[in-house]
Amino acid sequence: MESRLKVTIKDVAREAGCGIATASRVLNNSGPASAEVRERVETAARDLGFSFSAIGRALQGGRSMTIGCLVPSLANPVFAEAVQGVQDALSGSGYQLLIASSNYDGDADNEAIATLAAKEVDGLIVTMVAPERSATLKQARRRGLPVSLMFHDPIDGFLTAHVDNFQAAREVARRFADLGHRHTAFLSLRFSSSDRSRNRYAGFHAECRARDLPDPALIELGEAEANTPELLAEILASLGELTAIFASNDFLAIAVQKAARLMGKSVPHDLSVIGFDGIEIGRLLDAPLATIETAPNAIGRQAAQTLLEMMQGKACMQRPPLPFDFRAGATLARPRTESCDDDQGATWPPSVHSLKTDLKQG
Amino acid sequence: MESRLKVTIKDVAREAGCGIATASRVLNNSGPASAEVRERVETAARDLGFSFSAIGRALQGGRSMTIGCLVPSLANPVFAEAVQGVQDALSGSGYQLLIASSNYDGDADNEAIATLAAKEVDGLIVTMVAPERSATLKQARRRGLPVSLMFHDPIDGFLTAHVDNFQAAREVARRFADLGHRHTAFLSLRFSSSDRSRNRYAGFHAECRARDLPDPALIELGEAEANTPELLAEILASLGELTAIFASNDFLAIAVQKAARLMGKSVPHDLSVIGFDGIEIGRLLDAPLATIETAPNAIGRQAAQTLLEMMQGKACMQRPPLPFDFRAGATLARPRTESCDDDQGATWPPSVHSLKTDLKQG
DNA sequence: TTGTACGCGTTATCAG
DNA sequence: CTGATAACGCGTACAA
Repeated sequence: MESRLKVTIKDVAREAGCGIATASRVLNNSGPASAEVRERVETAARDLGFSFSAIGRALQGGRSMTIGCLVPSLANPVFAEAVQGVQDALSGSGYQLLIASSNYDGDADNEAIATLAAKEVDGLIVTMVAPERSATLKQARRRGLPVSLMFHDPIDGFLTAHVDNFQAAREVARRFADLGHRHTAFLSLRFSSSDRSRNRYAGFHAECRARDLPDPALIELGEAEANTPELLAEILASLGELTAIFASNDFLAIAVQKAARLMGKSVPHDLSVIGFDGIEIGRLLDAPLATIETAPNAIGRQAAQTLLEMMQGKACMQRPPLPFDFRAGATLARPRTESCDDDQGATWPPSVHSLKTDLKQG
Repeated sequence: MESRLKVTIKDVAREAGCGIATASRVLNNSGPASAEVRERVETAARDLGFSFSAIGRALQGGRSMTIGCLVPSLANPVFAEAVQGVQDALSGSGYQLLIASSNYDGDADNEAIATLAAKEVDGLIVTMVAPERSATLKQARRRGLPVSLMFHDPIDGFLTAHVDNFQAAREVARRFADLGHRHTAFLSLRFSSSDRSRNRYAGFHAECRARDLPDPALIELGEAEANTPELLAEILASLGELTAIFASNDFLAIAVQKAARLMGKSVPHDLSVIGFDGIEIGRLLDAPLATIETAPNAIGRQAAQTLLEMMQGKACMQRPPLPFDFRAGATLARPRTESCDDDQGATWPPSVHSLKTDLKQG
């Protein structure tokens, strides 16, 4: 029952019969101490179950050894994996992770950053609704707080770990176009509040233009439509001659399949679908999902590594975007109207799982 | 360019021409102050961009306003959602979340708890490999640190937010048995290191026994087999006359479907599958997955609420397990050998999505 | 080699 | 109503 709620270095010093400075030196191996007193201090510390107070240390040392991390939501496995990647990169560094989530709300974003800053985190790893417009974020940086972004494209001199959404989306358009699709749509949740979605649409649109194809339809879904296949089916039905859909994430892509089934439409023969993110589950579906495969964990790791370097005072440069893969799948085929002799889902050779895309910029 | 790295209450006081105590009282609304000085302090604080240091406060107040949370991995959406649930419950409480993950390693678990304790968190929310054997965890509690468990069944007087794995597994056995399945198996990852898996097997086994059915086969998969449908197919093939599989989580259940397809077996006609967790994606599959639906978010919320109450000094009691639902799906049917006239996947009426189970204890 | 004393930012106490 | 001061736990000059 030796349950003193807090045992401090003072207690250790008293128990060991020495000054607190000596105890500190011994326990930190940070200075001279006779073998004898060293022994006494160590046993005292062990007996009392002493451990340093990170708070005392932070106050005195000016560093909290804590990193703040803000993401929209951990319920989205992409962000959850990224945070796990951050953890992986931080493990062994001595830094702890303080997390916050905003539920995709821009005001909550700013509040969260302010809160994290008040906790005196030593650095910030952030995915938020609108970093380019967040005065709070810029102020934090101006105050000397290192900031590392995740998922965002480079902005305002912030360093970011990301995939090139624009190029990835062009790749999607290319895949559709090569198979003969002309009438396409881009499907997204929260289009207006996500720079990722906007950049994906921009790339998709640009590549369609470059090929003299009709502009893709832009469909922004609410949560309700996204989670209710019946509603989604209605929306799709109202769109007429569509043969291919680029879904801004894999969950949406799977929802599209479900909706198509409800409509009696066949994927991929009546409707081709390509997703985004490359979540593991897409591989395991009856009709493995064609998608752009990204590595959220790697994004988190890179963001954390960048931050660690910034905190060491190194001059850091923006790294090139992380690679994405186009993952072939059974949800992609030629449109039915273009060719009738070759529509048994032919474009998916099960042996080839993904093709690395070359990232020629521009 | 007013970029003093730290602006403290001292700076505010000097700027406002008053003592720091007065500044503190004004900024905290914690005592008397003349309207005039109040004004001066507030503008000074605003001008300087002052915000309180959580560290200084923690040191003086003895509370860090931080809660430590340990989970095996955020890459598992079940835990990620639970942590999000914790966040949800904590939002507005003033507490911040310090997270750690152990990657399912028991030693890392203990280390993480020690680290969180050193950060002087005000409470702990924990899912770990073996809480019942963790001296570190018990020591933390003995030191007066409130602890709230997630997912674990009640042990050692720890309060926990959980579903009754044993009863849920019995429900699965009942569903199989009612359809006429006799030869079943339980499929799990990390069986030996997860009390959840063990309890699920125990319940499954117990109910089979109670019905004079053969004991279910117990299959523990490595990561490799779980992620490689070909390997999983081999394992299933070697098991012979199996007609039904209870997978310890939905990902495994989906992997089983994939493997069955590879073997040319039909789900559910040759093999019925029931999963566990009830991840959203299961609903959207071609063959919606029959599963035990749990609510990880609710588990996180309950754990956090319990912890908040403990920290308020309230006497808390173990709450009853959170409810689980059996979610019907297209992966469950009578075994082929038992009845030949009724095997068009009949047991899944799409209108009825889930049936609430009654939680008679025992 | 050792111990005393100060400062980190905050709040609470207490005397003015 | 106000402000000086002690205390929280720690590291570290500096003095012994």
